[in-house]
Amino acid sequence: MAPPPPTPRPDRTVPDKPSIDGLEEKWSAAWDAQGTYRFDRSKARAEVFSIDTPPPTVSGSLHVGHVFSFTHTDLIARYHRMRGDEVFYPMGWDDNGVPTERRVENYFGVLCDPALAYAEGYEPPTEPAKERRDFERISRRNFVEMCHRLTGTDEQAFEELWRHLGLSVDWELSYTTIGVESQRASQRAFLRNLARGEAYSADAPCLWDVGFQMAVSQAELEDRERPGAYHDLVFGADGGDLTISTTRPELVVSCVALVAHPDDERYRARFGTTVRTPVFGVEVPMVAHELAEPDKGTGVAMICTFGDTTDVTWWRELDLPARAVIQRNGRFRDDAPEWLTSDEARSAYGRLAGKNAKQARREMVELLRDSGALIGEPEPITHPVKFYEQGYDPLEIVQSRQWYIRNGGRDEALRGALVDRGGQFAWHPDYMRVRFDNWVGGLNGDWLVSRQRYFGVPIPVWYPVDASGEPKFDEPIVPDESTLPIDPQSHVPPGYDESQRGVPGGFVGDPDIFDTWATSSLTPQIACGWEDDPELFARTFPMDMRPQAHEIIRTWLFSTVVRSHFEFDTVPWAHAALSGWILDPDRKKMSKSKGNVVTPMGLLQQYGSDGVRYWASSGRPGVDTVFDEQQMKVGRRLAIKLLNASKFALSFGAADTSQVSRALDRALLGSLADLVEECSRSFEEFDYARCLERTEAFFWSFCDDYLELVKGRAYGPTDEGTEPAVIDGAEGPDAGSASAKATLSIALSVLQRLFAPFLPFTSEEVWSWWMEGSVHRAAWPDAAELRKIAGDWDPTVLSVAGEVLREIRRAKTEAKVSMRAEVASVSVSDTTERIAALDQVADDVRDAGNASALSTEPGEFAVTAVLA
RNA sequence: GGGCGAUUAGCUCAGUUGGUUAGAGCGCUGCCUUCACACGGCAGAGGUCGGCAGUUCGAGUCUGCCAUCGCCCACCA
Repeated sequence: MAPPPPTPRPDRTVPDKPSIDGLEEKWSAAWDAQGTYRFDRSKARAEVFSIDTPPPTVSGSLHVGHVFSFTHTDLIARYHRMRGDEVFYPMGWDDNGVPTERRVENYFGVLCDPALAYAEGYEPPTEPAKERRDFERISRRNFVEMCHRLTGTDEQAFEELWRHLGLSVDWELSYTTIGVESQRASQRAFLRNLARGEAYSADAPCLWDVGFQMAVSQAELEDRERPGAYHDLVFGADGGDLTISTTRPELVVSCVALVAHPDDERYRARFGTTVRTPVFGVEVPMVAHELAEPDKGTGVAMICTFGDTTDVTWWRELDLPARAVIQRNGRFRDDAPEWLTSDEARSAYGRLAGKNAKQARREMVELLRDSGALIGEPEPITHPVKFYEQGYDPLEIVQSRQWYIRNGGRDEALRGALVDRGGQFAWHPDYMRVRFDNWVGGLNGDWLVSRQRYFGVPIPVWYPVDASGEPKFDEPIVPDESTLPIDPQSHVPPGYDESQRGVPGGFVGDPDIFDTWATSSLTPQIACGWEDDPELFARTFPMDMRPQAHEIIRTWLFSTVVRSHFEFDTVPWAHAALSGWILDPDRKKMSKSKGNVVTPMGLLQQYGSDGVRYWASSGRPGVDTVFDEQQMKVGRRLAIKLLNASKFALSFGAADTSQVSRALDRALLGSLADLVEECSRSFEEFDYARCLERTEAFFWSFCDDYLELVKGRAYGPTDEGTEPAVIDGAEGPDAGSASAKATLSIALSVLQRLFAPFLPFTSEEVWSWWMEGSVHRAAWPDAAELRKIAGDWDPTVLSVAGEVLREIRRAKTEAKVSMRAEVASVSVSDTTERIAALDQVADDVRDAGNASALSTEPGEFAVTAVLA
């Protein structure tokens, strides 16, 4: 249902000296008090526009990039609200997860030690230790308390910033990813995945961050260039020695085979034979696999358990034994492994025991050199190494039991179905869809969702403990959905009591938590009240819009699609809108780590929220945008202009819209109708920037030309001769003035509404001077209505008047006189059509140019102005 | 290695199905202060549209190749 048409106030109150200062406080308080952005949950699904807002990570402060992209969402929200949609616009805070833990550790100077007991009334050190190793150790529960304390204050600051920026969020709809509702949704969704076989646990090699002591998923990887070196090693064999090249010589002890391409003639005869590893003398087979590349090094590679993800593939597909020595702490195991049988081998291993990969490499190179197995010297190179995107150490691959959710990484059919999902909603801009296809198509493993961390949603399962004290991981005990959320560390599974925890015949709780994406992949479910509030859910899901950054297509966007696919057999939204990045003037992505981030609140105060929003609004969907304070200054100026132009236009008084009669006025309203149409179309395509650009251009020409042309007439009949003769006997002496006043009112009301999404504070201010209610609940302008008033209009009237006026001004500029200087006569030559158009506005042009006479003749366009 | 996007005035960017002498803002230069706005107004200078071919009566716009930049993805021993 469309909002009612704008209703003028009976009394106008226009300030003498309008200002944009203080509008943020004034109007955000008013909106809050009036519930301007409150969601009306009685509306039917078809009337609702629901937004799956990205919950910002609460681990510090919001930066200007957040301001940028969140403004974009707000523009869309405000447009739809004015179109009559009931906008469901919640705000979430992503406060669980590793970044929060990291911030809490550094902020308070504490580290979590799950072995410690809870300390009642704990207070963190007043002065946090400088070095991480000196941080205070606290219990898991105390640590979680500290997380809540810090995220609580952060979230308050975030909300304050968003309100100041003017996001039209319904603050009663806010949620946190660590909150009870999120935990319940996260655990419920997981249990359903488990029941349907979409989630499973497995003891398998996984990517492991040694620093964080936790597993990570494929989606959280990034490559970083690191120095390394090729080492050429000789493997002994009866059929002749073989040379391989490796960057990880320390893993020779974990070597389980050598591999070459099945078609490689050089090694064909060797397949099925064995070779001996250098230093350790372990017999390993020579095997064939297509992934081995003949033209790389010698064409033979060493398969270790596990040096990289290719090793995992080979190990799995070739059914090789696992001989891992690197432990979860990143160090080589202390005792010599059982596959080393000779004394020499075991004593050689003694030099590696307990060392980290780097130290072990140094030792191993010496061992190899001494044994003569190292050919030449290591050749330094730079190569990409896999890191956890938030981590500090190269990832290792260790074998451990983890939980997974299927995502098509091991299942062709599922992968195909998920790729198809990417085609079932609209992407803005559309080319971003390719990234989704690339990512899903390239998956090579299921989604690892368990994390060995503390501040997050607990994995809601227990395991029975057998008589010998071993947990039976294949028979997890699950809670009833009605009891969620639960923490298996403190809750007891059905049929057990606390005394049975950890004892033979009893149970143990899963100690891990979910990856943060496992919960944030459910933001539609969380925000819309899945199962907890079925009525709300029915009115808001599937959602209309998912705004987000393009760099998290592979994580947030994809995982949300996966969860919705499994649970609802649908896509979670109709539209995905991808925002670009903010680049600093050097064209690098702005980020905290680069130290080039400007604090948003300072900018909002300096340029006004509307000024900053103006800059953000100029960034088109998906396009990276340069951080440019100049643009904020321009935005601020535009806001001030809107105040002053509104004040001026309103100073002439009101007139009925039926009074529009003059050709110039009809031309203005006609072109305004074109503008409205283009703006509406642009917004429907999520191209808010085009609407702003066109509206702004129209507005400046409205101020520079139309206002100047019409103000004399609007003041009313003054001296003799300015008012034309009665036309058709219908017009009185005030007809021209009434037409101007009516047009000014209509145009102003339309322009204020077109600016409302972009400059919400200024628009609301000028609207309040003369209209009832909030502009943000007013109806979006209607092009058809404008066309009706404009009737049969001629755009030439407006353009020719502007052009002649410009020529008169130029004459004054060249003569270095004031724009108010009198002009004795103006003569215009132009085509007969344009002369005819000009004749219809001759009085206005003469008036605006302060000219006594205006004559026209056919010919080439030329204007001659003779100054008085 | 595969892919996506960008390349238009000193800077930031428009340019919608190919159509008259390529646009805006900022910056720069000059001029104008009572009468909406000096947190202003008016005007001016400034571009071989990354390069080379091609299609066309006509190309900033379409096609191909190349270059530079940014990003995404990749099993990079």
